[in-house]
Order: sequence, then C-alpha cells, then structure tokens
Amino acid sequence: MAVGPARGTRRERSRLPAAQRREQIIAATTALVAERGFWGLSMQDVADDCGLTVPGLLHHVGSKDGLLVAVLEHRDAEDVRSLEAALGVPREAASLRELCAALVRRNAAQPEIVRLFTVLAAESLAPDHPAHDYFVARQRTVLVGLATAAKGTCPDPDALARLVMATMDGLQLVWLRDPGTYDLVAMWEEAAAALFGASA
Amino acid sequence: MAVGPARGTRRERSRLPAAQRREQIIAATTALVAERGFWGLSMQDVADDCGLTVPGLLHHVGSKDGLLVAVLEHRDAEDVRSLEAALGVPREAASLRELCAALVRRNAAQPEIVRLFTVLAAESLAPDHPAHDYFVARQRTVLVGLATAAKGTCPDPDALARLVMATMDGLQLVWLRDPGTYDLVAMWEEAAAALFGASA
DNA sequence: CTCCTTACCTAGTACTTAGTAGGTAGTAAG
DNA sequence: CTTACTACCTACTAAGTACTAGGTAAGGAG
Repeated sequence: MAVGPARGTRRERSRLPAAQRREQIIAATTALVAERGFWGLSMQDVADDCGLTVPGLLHHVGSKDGLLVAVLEHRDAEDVRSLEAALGVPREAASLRELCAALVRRNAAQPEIVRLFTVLAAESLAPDHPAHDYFVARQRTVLVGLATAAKGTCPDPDALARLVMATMDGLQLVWLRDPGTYDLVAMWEEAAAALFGASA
Repeated sequence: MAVGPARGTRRERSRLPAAQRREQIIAATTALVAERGFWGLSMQDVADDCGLTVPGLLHHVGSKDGLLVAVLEHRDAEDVRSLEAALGVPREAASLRELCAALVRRNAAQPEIVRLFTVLAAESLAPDHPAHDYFVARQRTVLVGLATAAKGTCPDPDALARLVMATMDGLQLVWLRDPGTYDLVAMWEEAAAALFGASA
C-alpha cells in the first residue's frame, strides 16, 4: 500500500520534479481516501506514504482541501481519456448500452478507484463537505450524458438515466462489500437485460 | 440540529435516567454520523449536542466504538419492528414487491436515517472499519431475505435479490444528493416496473 | 433522615491534527 | 562559477482526539 518509505525508516529522501511528485501524491491519496474517506484522511499519512514531511506535502497541494481537488481533477481527466479510448468513438456517438458496458468493464478492473468514488460520493452528501458541489455537479452531468445517449430508444430517457446510474452505483456497492463473491460485469449484464429488455 | 445546549452556554445540566439519556445520545449520534461518517465523528460533538461532557458521554457508551454499536443495534431493532407493523404480516409472508414498496415508503419518510446508512455503508467497505463486519453480515441477510421472497416468482431469485438491493441503494444516493429534485417513491415505482415486469 | 446507587463532573494524559515561518540544499540556466 | 529557482526541511503553534482517575451530588430505597 505504501508508495514510499515510512516515516520511521531514515532513508535519504529523494527530490523529485513537481509533476512526478504530484502524481505520487495523488496515487497515495487515492488509496487512503478509498480506505478512510476524506474526514478520516490525514496529511501525515499521505506524507508518510510519499516519503515526505507534512510541510513538504503542503508545499505541493497547499491545503488538505487542495489535496482532494487535485485527486478529483486528476480522475476526471483520466476518465474522459480512457473512456473515449475504450469506445473507439467520441462518447456522444455510442449507444447507452455500449456506454454502460464500457464503463462497467473499466470499473471492474480498478476496484480501488471505484471505492474512492463510492466512499467520497456518500461522504459528500453533507452540504459542507469540500467535495459536495463537485459531486452534485457530477451527478447532473452524468445523468444528462446518459439521458442523451438514451434519447429516441425509450419513452422516458431521464427516468432510464436515473435508473441506470442508480443500478450501477448500487451494484458497485454490493460488489465492493464482498469482492471475492461477486462479479461486477456479470451482475451488470443481468441488470442490463432487465433495464434495456432481453434483446441484444 | 443540536439536541441540547451547546458547550458554551452555561445552562444547568439536567440529570436524566440512563435509558432516556441513551436515546438522546443515539439520536444525536445518528445525525452526526449521517453528516460526517464515523471517522469524522467526534465524541465532543456528540457530548455537546446532548449537553454533556465527554467523560459523561463515555459513562454511557464506554468508547467511540461502543457509540457506533449502540446506534446500529438501535436501528436494527427499530427497523424490524416498524417494517412488520407496516406490512401487517410477518415479513416472510409478504411478496418481494410488497416488501420493497414498504421499505421504500419508510425510507422516503426518514432521509436522515437513510443517509446514516448510506454514509456508513460506504465508509465501512474498509476492512478495519468498526462497522465493517456488521455491514457484511447485513448485506448477506438482506440478500437472503429478498431472495426468499422472490423464490418461485422468477427464474433466478439470487440475481433478482442483488439487483433489487443495488437499485434501492443506488436510487437512495441519487435522491439524497438532490433531495428537492427527486421523489424516491416515484423513482422506485419506475424501477419496479423494469425489474418485476410492468404487471401490477 | 440515612445510605447507596449512579449520572455526571473536573482535571489531566498522551497523542494527532492542519497549517505557518523561515531556512537549506539540490538543480538548472547563463 | 554564479545566480536564481524550488523542492523540501526543521521547528513550532494552537487546537482537537479518545480516554482515564477519581470525586461530587442528585434521587430513590430503607
């Protein structure tokens, strides 16, 4: 889990270029937030995992909130990039069913990231959570995106979008709670059959 | 939000019988955990909301973990009681569809409790979370209960149970994120139509 | 009224938290 | 080699963390 040496181990600390250090910080933070949530996250733990001191860490991210922002921005950029690559077409051109299948496949391959979002999404329901606005906005844009993809293929695209989103998030919870037992992709296929009709 | 006077306000503190104080503590904790999660919960905040000092609070619950246990046990007892009352029959006798409808109606009426479970369910994905085992066990028993109710009415009761659970949890997230915009009961009815077939 | 249980307090421990001020040393450009 | 930059440090503050030891006083039982 640790990305660098622990605080105790007195290994000479390496000096990294800012971009590279930032990447390392984001990786460590992602893991820790997935484990503890943002309220349970400590700068000290992140710093330890990176082989830094806390002020050294603050030099890069400014504050604890800045740390969270960095992680979320990074994930967003990454997501758009990788999703378009997986689909092979700009995501507006894909059907809802293809879009979902691609999303689920990607998520199934990176449980840690999914957990980060699951934990943070729940925690940020509180209006004063630093990621609250981010997740409200995210939900809206995702729903719009899904509804757009559904348009024409069903009577009520908005309702279907909500259902699809809810089902995906819910299945991820079931899956993460008992990762050995369940298969996310298989569960989604069952769900898709119910949501989109049994037709291929 | 505060159930009692704040720490600053020097009002004479009332002495309550243990059972009553416990109830108050559980109510305050429920609200705070829903807001901050367990990692973000502080004994001081709970104590303040109850008009107690921290050691006064610890006298009743023993430790921070004890506090969480008290809340979860209380909720479980309450849930079973109220669900059987709402159904009018022991819950083994109800159909899956009725069971779900009753659950959703109840949840729609107490968003704060739903948020408590949503936040805690996500946070407790981490294996060392004090409520981890509780939520793993809970998921299993709920899935078994749902599958039992589904038995005979569909080809794969286990799969349907997972889908139903995922959809309910997911819809609650959508709902809680934007409570003014969405109607949980209406969304569930759309979902039920897709999951159980359009038949009444 | 007295005794005794118990709800709750004060005081203090040992530790962690985010964040600041100001300095040092590695590195790259000129 | 020198200058400028910057990644990162030590040392510190002020506050919050869960929790303990031991005492006080309220309320009911006798």
